[in-house]
Amino acid sequence: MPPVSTELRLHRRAPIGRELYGMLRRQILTGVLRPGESIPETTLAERAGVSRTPVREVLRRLADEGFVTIIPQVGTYVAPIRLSAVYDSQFIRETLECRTIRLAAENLTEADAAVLRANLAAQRASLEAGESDAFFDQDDALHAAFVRIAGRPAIWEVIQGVKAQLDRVRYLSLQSGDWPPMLVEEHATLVGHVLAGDAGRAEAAMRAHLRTVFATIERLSRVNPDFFEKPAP
Amino acid sequence: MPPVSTELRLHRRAPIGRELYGMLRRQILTGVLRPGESIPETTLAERAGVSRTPVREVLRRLADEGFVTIIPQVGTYVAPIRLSAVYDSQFIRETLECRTIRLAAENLTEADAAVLRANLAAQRASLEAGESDAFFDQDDALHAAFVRIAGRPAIWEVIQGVKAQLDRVRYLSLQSGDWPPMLVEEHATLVGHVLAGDAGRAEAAMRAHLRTVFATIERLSRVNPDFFEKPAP
DNA sequence: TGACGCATACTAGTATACAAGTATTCAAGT
DNA sequence: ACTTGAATACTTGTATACTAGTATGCGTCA
Repeated sequence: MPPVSTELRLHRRAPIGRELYGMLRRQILTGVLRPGESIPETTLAERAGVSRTPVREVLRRLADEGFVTIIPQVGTYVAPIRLSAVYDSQFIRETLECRTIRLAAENLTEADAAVLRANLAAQRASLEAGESDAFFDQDDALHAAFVRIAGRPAIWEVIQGVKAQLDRVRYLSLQSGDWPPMLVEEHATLVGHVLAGDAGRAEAAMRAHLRTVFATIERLSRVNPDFFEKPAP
Repeated sequence: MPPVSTELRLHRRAPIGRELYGMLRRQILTGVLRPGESIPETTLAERAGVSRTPVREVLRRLADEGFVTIIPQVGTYVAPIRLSAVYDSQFIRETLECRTIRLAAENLTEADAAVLRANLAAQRASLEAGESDAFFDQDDALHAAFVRIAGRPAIWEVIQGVKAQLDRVRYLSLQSGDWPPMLVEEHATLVGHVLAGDAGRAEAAMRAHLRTVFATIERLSRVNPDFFEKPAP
């Protein structure tokens, strides 16, 4: 019989090798593991000090998310960045976030406003200190905040899953260029419109903001061709 | 070394117990497996004549999709329909499909038009013959066609993944009510606006069409309370 | 009669062993 | 020099054995 939902799930036991999942995902995201690189189950298993079984489950999930490619009886490889997937991710993210920021501008409360201002301040601090990793997280947190304020917190999970490929590009960008200052200004614009309750301008600014990736994709795919999938013959 | 992409992937071997995945997914979707029902790995394994290993991978994926709930050391159960997940799915689907049908209306070619008309005819035939399963598939096919015509074929995969919870409600509806005739008319309206190239009306009609589920959700959650998650205390 | 404690059965998590397929290497033959 | 073939190493797929935690049932005790 399924457990009653009145339980207070007190430490219902640690999940599993969830750490391994996070580690691999991050290493692929940041480019530590490069596309095309071979990552055999056995190697990962002994490196993590566990057996192949949990490693397999992690790899299956990463394969579902498009981070790795599993070829039966051949091997497991870090998946290349597929430009078509990047464009599709951008489309979905833009569609969803343009609608949610509109709702956010209409549903804003005073507490929400404080959160947005605090996030913006934190971004400026990270930028000042040159902590790009922290900035990366704060960027995500701001976008997540908009979705939450819109009253659809669960949507952020979907967006995060979809923008996986986008994040790989984003990391390449952070390493090779210095556009964070521009991003902070755009974030400030977004927050400003939301605080003003101007849904129309907030949506327009979000659309423009999310489309800045287009400018970098083309350049990055030339600078790091080995990170991207070879175009069809 | 990763294989070259010039290969013609001649029957690169059957995937695996992918059949089991489809079977379980369908049985949960159609209500053959009822929410709360216990589905131990061992039972599924011996029923399918395989070992626990592939069964586990299937269950992990179903858990990621929200179809089953795995409680460590306790059991695996068919997940209840979460109303909040249904509403979130509806929001995402509406947001994406309203934008794509707008694009479809603008990008329509003559070949696309023929596909839409043929699908509509097939729906009417299925309705006449009372084949609700075929109608179910044709419904999906029409929506997929809009997405494809919009030039974003891959988006349909995401929509399908998101609307998993919606489909469970949809199946309950098909069994307990007779609203297919109304749906066919709505589909005809959608197709009509797209054929006319009227993006505005097509989007409005799509929004109204997708929101028809709201009318049934409330009723269904009362008629089949055992299919839905108990609200928080 | 009720509550408590313990033994038992059952579950998923993990590790390991085995099977099946692929890529690579190298040697033999043309 | 090149092709071809088989042997070998290596990979993932699958099955099985074992571990650890949970729920259940029964017996005991107050």
